[in-house]
Parts: sequence; structure tokens; C-alpha cells
Amino acid sequence: MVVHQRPTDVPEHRDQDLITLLRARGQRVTSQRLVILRELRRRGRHATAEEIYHAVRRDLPGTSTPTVYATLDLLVDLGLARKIDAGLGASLYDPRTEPHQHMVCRRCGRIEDVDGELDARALLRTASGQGFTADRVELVLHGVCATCLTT
Amino acid sequence: MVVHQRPTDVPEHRDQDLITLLRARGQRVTSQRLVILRELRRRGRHATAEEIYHAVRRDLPGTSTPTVYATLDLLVDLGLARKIDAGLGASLYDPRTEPHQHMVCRRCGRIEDVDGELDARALLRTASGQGFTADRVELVLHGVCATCLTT
DNA sequence: ATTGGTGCAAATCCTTTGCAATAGC
DNA sequence: GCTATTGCAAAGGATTTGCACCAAT
Repeated sequence: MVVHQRPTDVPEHRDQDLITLLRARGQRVTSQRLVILRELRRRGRHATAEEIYHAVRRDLPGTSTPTVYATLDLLVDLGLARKIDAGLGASLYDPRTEPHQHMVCRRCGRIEDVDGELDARALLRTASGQGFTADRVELVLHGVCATCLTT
Repeated sequence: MVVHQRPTDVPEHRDQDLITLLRARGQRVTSQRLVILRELRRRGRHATAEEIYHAVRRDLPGTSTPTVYATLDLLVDLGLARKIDAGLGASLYDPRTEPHQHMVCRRCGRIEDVDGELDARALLRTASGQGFTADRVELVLHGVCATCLTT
């Protein structure tokens, strides 16, 4: 059986956005950056820096933790990933940048996506539809305060 | 000038809820627990464990960090405080248990309350009324997932 | 008198830093 | 060749652990 690959199924074709963004900033396109982004996208969901680190070291053995952290933060900065603080020890890096939020199971620690806009009422309804019983909502706004805006 | 104190202005009178809750669980009423709760309430807003630690050590010199952490988590467990992960290094412990959320200034790190229910749209409006320009909303639901519920 | 709580020191976990070596441009 | 990136080792900050002692019940 022949599997027809669409262009985006070929990893190299998916890197264009990263390459373009880096070039636009005068930053370098390195194999670490490409491999880390590919790994994050291959997984398709939030992952810890450590998970990415171990996976990437199979493709690119010498890779270090500082590089993984720096690169993941760079991807966030470029808008290719989101950083999520789910209140567990480690931060999560998510290749899905569309509006969606997260629910954390207190018992098993599993973290699942909840799609939908930021209406918390609707979000709770969706979560419940996925069988998740939420009893706590943590909402944090990030931005710039009045004082800093005028300084 | 004579200042008339209402009963709740006398620290000892505010401890009743903690004492009652501890007794109901068969847990001990210790001076550390009382002093830590009083300090959190005296401040009236979210504080880090470290801030509480330093303040408490003035009243009760020998107090240790493990005790402060354990006690703050106990207060959360008893429903007398909330634990907030604002995505900065340290967790915050908040004596305000009513529904309210937080906004974090990316520049100065200041964390302010945003009162109101969990309708994110209304919350963003309130934040904007307080001069805060929010460009990122982080919402995490905590609870129990479908799998764990049936196990 | 019991044993839950505490203090101390040390460990752990996640993340960042300093600096020399390397690899993109 | 220039200098941004990298790897290594080590530091850093927040929180937790192990264990002997103390103090609330």
C-alpha cells in the first residue's frame, strides 16, 4: 500500500514558519531549534521541557537542558508555542496556540485540553461533557499594570 | 482618643474558625498555626511563604520553613486560604477565599486582585477599569478526571 | 503518656547562569 | 571571520524529606 504524503506531512516542510520568523529577526536557524520544534509538533500537545529534552537527545545526542529551555522559550516568544503553568512542578510547552485551556486531575496529574473560548461557564460545561469534575478554577491575567504603562 | 475595638479586631477572636476546624479533625492547635493564620489575615492579601516566614519569625523566632509551608497548605486544606500559582517562581497564599482572580504585571511583577465572577469577558472589563492591559489569559481547571472518578 | 508537630539540615526538583568552544551567517 | 548559540558544570530558588525532639491532647 502506498501512502500519499501531503506536503505538511514531511517534517522539513513544517519548519518554514520557524525559519521565516528567525530570519526576520536576524536569528540563526540551528538544528536544535528545528528538532525541538518538530518534536513538540510531533507530540501535538503540551509537554514538559524534560520530555522534550529526552526525545530530542535521541535525534541530537549532545543537546543540553539549557538549550531546550532557551529554545522552548524562544518558540513561545515567536508565537509558535504557549507556556502553561498548570500548578504542578514543571511548566508545560504547548504547540497548540489556538484558544484553549487546561484541566488538571488532582488524582492522576493528567492534564487535558478544554477547547472553547474564555467564558468560564461554557468551559466548565465542556469539561463536564468530557467527564471532568472541576471544583476549582484558577484564572490569571497577564499584562501590564497602570503604573508600568505610564513609566 | 479612644479607639473602640470590635470583637473581631482582637486577634484571639479571629482564631475561632481555625480552632474549631482543627478540633473537628482531631488535629492540634499550635501557636505556629495561630500565628501564621493571623499574619496572613493581618496582611489581607496574597503573600509568599517566604514573606509569611519572615514576619512570623518576629513573633515566634524558632519557626522553620517546613512548618510555614505545611501550615499554609493545611490552611488551604481547611478552606481558610487559597493557593495561587501566578506563574512566577513562588506560590502565593491568599486569605481571601471569595471568588476573585489575579492579574500579573509582566514588567514589575505586581499581582493585583480582580474581583468578580468567572466570566472572563467581564473580568477583562474589570481589569481594564483598573488600568490593567491584559494580553494573556491563563485558565486552569482543577478537579478529577473521568478515569479517576470510576477507579 | 501518646503521637502529631516541629526544627534542623540536607535533599530534591526545575530552571538559569557563566564561560569556553562551536557553528551559522 | 564575526558573534549568536551551544554544552558543560555549577549555581540558584522554591519546596520537601528524614529524623530526633518537643509539646498539645
